[in-house]
Amino acid sequence: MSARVRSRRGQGESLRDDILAAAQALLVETQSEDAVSIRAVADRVGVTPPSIYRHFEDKATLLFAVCMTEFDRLDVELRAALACHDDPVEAVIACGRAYVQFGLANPETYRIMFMGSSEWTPDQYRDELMADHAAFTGLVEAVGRASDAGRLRIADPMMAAVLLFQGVHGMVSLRIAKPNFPWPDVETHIDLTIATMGDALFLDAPE
Amino acid sequence: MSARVRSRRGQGESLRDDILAAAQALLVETQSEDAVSIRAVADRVGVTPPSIYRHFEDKATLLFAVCMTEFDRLDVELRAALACHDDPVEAVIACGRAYVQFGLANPETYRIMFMGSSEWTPDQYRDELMADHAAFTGLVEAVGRASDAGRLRIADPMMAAVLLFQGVHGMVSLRIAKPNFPWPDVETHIDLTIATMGDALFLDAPE
DNA sequence: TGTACATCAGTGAACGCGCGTTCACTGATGTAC
DNA sequence: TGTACATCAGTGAACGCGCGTTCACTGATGTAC
Repeated sequence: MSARVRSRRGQGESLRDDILAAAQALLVETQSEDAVSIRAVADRVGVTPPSIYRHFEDKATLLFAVCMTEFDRLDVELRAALACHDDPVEAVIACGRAYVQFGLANPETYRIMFMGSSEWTPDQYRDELMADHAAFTGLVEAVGRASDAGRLRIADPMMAAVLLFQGVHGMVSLRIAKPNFPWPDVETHIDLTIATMGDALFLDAPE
Repeated sequence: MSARVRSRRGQGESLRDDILAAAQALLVETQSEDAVSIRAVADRVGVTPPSIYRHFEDKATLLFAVCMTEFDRLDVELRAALACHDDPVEAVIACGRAYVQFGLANPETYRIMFMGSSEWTPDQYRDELMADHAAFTGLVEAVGRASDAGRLRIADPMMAAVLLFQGVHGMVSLRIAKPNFPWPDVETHIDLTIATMGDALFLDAPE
């Protein structure tokens, strides 16, 4: 790739953003975690491999930084879905749809974030953090509102959130892992998955 | 490792079984796909690496052969669970429990079988085949019996089987991928997951 | 019963690969005097 | 206004790694005559 113009003194941090963007673009284009090597990223940015280490401790840290920005995007989309509905149950349902759509639209990112081994995860991105992440707490809050409205079939909103989470995750991760399985049409599949979870966990609105 | 005694003429196939057993043992002990290298397997069997290629085309084929024997074990356990119950709904529920237990007891195998990239899958183990595999067809049949008994809430038994499958998969794969997440107690988690799926898909038995 | 030979199971050594990472460095740029 | 110097962004070359895989081979064993 063409060489990048060297940053001015004090502007070194701008390379960090370029590295993140290049790594993400590479991931999106190749849909392969393996294709995102230190060398490939450096090449794409127009810089030599050792430069990466000025900004990221190691490869895993870089990869998770990329995923974290994707995670933030997911959070934005889930909150947007929640915000579209006054009814708390409808809000949660919309949130589930948005989650599935995000996952299917970003399969390799989804794979890294939710299907990889926790062994590879750098310390600053430990699993526990996921529970505190905005995307998940947003869901817990929304389910909590449904609970407050007396619309939840089970007592514990946190447990209900876990069941919802694993329900949509089951669909997304299986479709990603087994793309050649004779799945139903994707829209039908989403509708049925969401409807099943909804029926199982929520009560209809009292009139 | 100690050297293996060379097979007699005509007995060469016995090495194949030893290789499979060694690879599987390595997978179980290390719980790491990466630890199952051609060299490590050969070393464990007491043979040199090129010998492996007499019996397996390449590494992926070996790994999938291992998984296939595990798959057969899963099938046996699921059928055993089905066979314990006359009531078709109870049979399916028991099948779900057995599935979850198998997955959680064999996390790395489960990861390879259901959470890996389909890119790595050798041709003879393509995803489509999974739909025809005994373990899945057994589930479809059991759901079909529930349907015949008028106990299914949705019309299509195949679709119901898919929903059940992804339901239990969601729980298993998330617990494997995120072991440090604050999950509920595993028994409670199984009970709630299965009960939720059951309530959503099945009708109670008419008295 | 003996011997030459084909076959078969497995070996030893090496290839090439791309990777993550480290090290000592260079040269432009801003700053202090 | 000029100059010496410290700093900073990034370089070039190489390390060591373990891997999957290939190749030409060896030597024991069964078989045909």
